[in-house]
Amino acid sequence: MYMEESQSRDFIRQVIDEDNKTGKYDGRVHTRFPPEPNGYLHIGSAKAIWVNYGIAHEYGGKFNLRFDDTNPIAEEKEFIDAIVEDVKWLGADFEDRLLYSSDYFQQMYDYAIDLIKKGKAYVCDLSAEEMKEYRGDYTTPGRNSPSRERPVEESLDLFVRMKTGEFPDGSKTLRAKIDMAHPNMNMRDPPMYRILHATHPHTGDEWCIYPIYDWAHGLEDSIEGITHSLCSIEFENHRLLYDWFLDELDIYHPQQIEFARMNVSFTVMSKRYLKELVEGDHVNGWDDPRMPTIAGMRRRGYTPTSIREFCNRAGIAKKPNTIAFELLEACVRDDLNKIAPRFMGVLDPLKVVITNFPEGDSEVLEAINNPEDPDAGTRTIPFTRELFIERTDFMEEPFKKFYRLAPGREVRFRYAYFVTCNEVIKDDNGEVVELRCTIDPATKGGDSPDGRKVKGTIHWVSADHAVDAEVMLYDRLFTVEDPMGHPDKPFTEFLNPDSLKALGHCKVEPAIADLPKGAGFQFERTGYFNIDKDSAPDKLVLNRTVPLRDSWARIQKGR
RNA sequence: AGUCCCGUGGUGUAGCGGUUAUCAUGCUUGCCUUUGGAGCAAGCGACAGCGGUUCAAAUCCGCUCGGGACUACCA
Repeated sequence: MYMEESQSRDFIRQVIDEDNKTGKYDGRVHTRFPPEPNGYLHIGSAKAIWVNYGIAHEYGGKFNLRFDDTNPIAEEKEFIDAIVEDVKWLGADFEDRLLYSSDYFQQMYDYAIDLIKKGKAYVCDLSAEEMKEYRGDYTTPGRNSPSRERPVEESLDLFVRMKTGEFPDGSKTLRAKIDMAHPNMNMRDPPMYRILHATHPHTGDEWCIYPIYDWAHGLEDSIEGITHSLCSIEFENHRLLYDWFLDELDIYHPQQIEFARMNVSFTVMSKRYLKELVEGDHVNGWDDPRMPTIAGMRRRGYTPTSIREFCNRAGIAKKPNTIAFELLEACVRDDLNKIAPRFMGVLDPLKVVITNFPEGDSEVLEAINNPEDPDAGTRTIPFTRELFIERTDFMEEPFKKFYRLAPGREVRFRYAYFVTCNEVIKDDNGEVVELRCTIDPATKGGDSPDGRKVKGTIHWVSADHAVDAEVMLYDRLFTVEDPMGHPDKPFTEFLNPDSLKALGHCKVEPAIADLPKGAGFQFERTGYFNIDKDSAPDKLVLNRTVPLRDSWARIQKGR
């Protein structure tokens, strides 16, 4: 099955096209995403998921989710559950193929026995430290282990006893017998099994020897019938070993293809550093909305569509890359613009009294829910004598390009009336505390029958009806594009002190209170928001996903 | 230092011997507008360098320079 040939093809798709042409895998395409359950997935993982799933889906193939759970020391059930949730949420459909490497432990063990019998693997008595020393380095060849010429029968016996738990952790390993002088360090008799008396999150205490990645990974791919094993570039040097094991075993041989992992500017992308942020209390957990984790982005209000689109636009190549954070923002805005219902919300309220509107009266106005989507319909919003507008929408002494409210000036209150500011009331400190305004009753709905134009339109809420909300404003987590690019300083030094700003007394349309947790919407003229998971009916908490594209900020800057 | 990989606008990407060098993002300007949103239009901005092959090179070859990965019983 071929996709539109006109579409540009990344190098991986080109390889698959070629394989399909030659019939290498009988036209099958089967990929996998193999996370280790030792942390939460991040946007970089999302890229890997989307490349693997996207390709399988495109070619009418299959996609497996497989936990690469070969190291019980680092892995936890919490992470397994979180990863499954994230992958599903992203929309990468693995059907019934939620798999575990640990389910193949017996088969891998049998393969290891095979290899020992073939004289291609041996049990080694060297300690970790000794092994390192024997390995040599980039320029000097390694030395053979004293165990290297151990008879096959002896290795076989020792390996079985390793499995039955006879030996303490670290006392022995099973190693492939390749070449201690190989220029590729991975080929210098790499260990295949280590002894680890640890409880495994999936297999419990069944095993006390665990396979090492290089040995396990190709086997997992082979067992599952994977065709194209897509991984990141740091495994390039491991491909030789991947191929070696499969060839020596003479079993089904998938093809490993490497592509560059994705970085995003103004954040960090490795599980290790994300863990440091969580454990060092620099953020409030793995799902902190400032985190580049999928859980964090979901909580912040990013949609699966926007993340997928981001991955698509980022592309696939082998060059180290850093994608602009702005692209991520552009992608969410694109999606949310189409689907997010509009509301009005005032972040920094300034009271407005409409002096020609009767006290105690209220009126119902109609507003469009989403100008991009006619099917979204309309809603009603209450208008009363006392309103709140955004403090930044009023200026006592406006400069030339300020189109909003000012003394004596008329603007439109969205979906309501043309409103003129007649009087500015200040407190003892000279701070503006209230505006006295009048409406033109003929402009109800926002249009003037006489064709009179008004420069600005501002949002507002009825003071009597508005609901209080706490609004979380997020900014980039770091102040520099590449927090890791400064080897002399820890990346935490570049944490942005203003990455979270909580606004306490925002006034929002009452309808917001009825929205379910996680629901995303737009506050007109302000940005996209959603209902936080910690929100409650009597204490609304909103997250700002991303501000609207702000050409106003540029005008202000150019003043 | 050795092995392997990679260099196209600020960023990311297309290109597969002949193109005004693609698209997106970004930035600039204009139009439009009941969101200073969205939309529309125009513009800015790149083949790392040097040699070679060829009628013709971003594309093929060589060298130089630059970037990345690798010395875990992690993945």
